[in-house]
Amino acid sequence: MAEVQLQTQTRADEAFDCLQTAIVKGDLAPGEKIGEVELCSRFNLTRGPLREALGRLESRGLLVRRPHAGVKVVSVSADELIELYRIREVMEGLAARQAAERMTDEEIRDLRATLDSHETMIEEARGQAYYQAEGDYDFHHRIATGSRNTKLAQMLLGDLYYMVRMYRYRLSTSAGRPHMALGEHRRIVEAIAQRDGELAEFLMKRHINAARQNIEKKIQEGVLTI
Amino acid sequence: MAEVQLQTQTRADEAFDCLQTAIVKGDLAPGEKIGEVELCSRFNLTRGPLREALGRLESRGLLVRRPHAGVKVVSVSADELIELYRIREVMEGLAARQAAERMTDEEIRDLRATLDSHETMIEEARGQAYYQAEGDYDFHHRIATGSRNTKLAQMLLGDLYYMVRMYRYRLSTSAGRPHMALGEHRRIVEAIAQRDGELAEFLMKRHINAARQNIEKKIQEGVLTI
DNA sequence: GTACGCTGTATTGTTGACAATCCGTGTGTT
DNA sequence: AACACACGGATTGTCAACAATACAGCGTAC
Repeated sequence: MAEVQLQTQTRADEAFDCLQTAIVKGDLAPGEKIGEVELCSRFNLTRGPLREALGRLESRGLLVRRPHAGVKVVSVSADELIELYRIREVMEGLAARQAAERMTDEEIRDLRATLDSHETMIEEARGQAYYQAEGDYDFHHRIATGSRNTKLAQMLLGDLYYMVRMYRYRLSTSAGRPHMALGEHRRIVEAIAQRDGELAEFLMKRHINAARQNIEKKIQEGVLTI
Repeated sequence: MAEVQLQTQTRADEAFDCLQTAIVKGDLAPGEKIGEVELCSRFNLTRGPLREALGRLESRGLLVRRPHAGVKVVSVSADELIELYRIREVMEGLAARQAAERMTDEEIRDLRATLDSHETMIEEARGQAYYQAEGDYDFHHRIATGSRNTKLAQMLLGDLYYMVRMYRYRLSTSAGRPHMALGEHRRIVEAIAQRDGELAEFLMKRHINAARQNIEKKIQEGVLTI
């Protein structure tokens, strides 16, 4: 609830960020109808910038708007969540391949260091949740930007990840999954280090496939209800 | 310049459509800086709805905005155009595979009929440009929606195609390319009709790969300067 | 008893004026 | 002559009031 805010960006940007994180974190539940004036008082904004932010969020598919009828947070069904992973599979596969061709040696070093820090975190057994939520995101983030494909990174970071994280927040991680995921990450990085784009793509696709199957299993078990 | 307009949608939607088509058609040149008041008088709007539309367009990557410094149409470099086709390759490959699994028999019939009409258009030699510009778009549009993957269709139809069409408008089609593209389309449809998702994906990826190479060649020849 | 239509209220969409910020131009200095 | 700084104008960002529309509740007709 800090009143201090970066003055460099505009209020509309601020509203956009606030709403986006609120939706992703679940403070605004999926399917929830939200009034403009309520949001204004909640985030200390006026309706002008707010509406601009709402337009952007609608365009990104995080909420739906019906004329004169209000705006409500998008609710993604279980099937649609699975579909999201199918998209990630092909797009991040491409990102991994291009990253193998274009990442600098320095970036690869940083990537390895990131995985090392993740490993210690997991071994110390504190912060499994952190690893799953933020560490995994960090890894994929670096690959996306490392692809040097502006539009690809934009679509992954700006569209897909937010929708996935929106559900990952309420998704408890399976027992051995973080450790297994880390191993998969390591192999992907090694393929990138060897500049083997084809292998990196294959491994990344398999990695996301495994994550998808993990979620599918949970949904069938009824652990995750959407 | 028709004054009549659908009253069902809001002014912001109208502004969004107007600007989007203006950018795609080239009425607003890439890199061109545009003032808000000028746009208002040009499209008979006020600044409120206009700004909302600008926010949406920025979010989709069709224009960039610097705070207090104005907004200008995004200019995509030749390299970035190529990267767009790399993205299309994997995403439309996925779309073709899922379309093969999920399209109804009726949709497949319609798709075949569409290709037939394209064929007569090409043979009559009138409307090569039409085929390349709109017919091709029509084909890929149907595949995307036929995938039954909401987000995938949204990303293809809402993001990628507009950026591609923005440059296709000034791209003269190669001599024999439309006829060859039609043949590739036919083979993709047959794979879908046989419910062979793997093959459909492969053929679609190769199809877009060919289109990309066609553009790369033109850029190297200096025919297309971006 | 149910279905249809009407009206009131609350919410959204729009407008025009006001405030904050940046860019170009001009002048002064080195 | 070239650079730095400051000022004015123009443009963007923000605000609060006005108009238009949809939803809910009630009444009436069938």
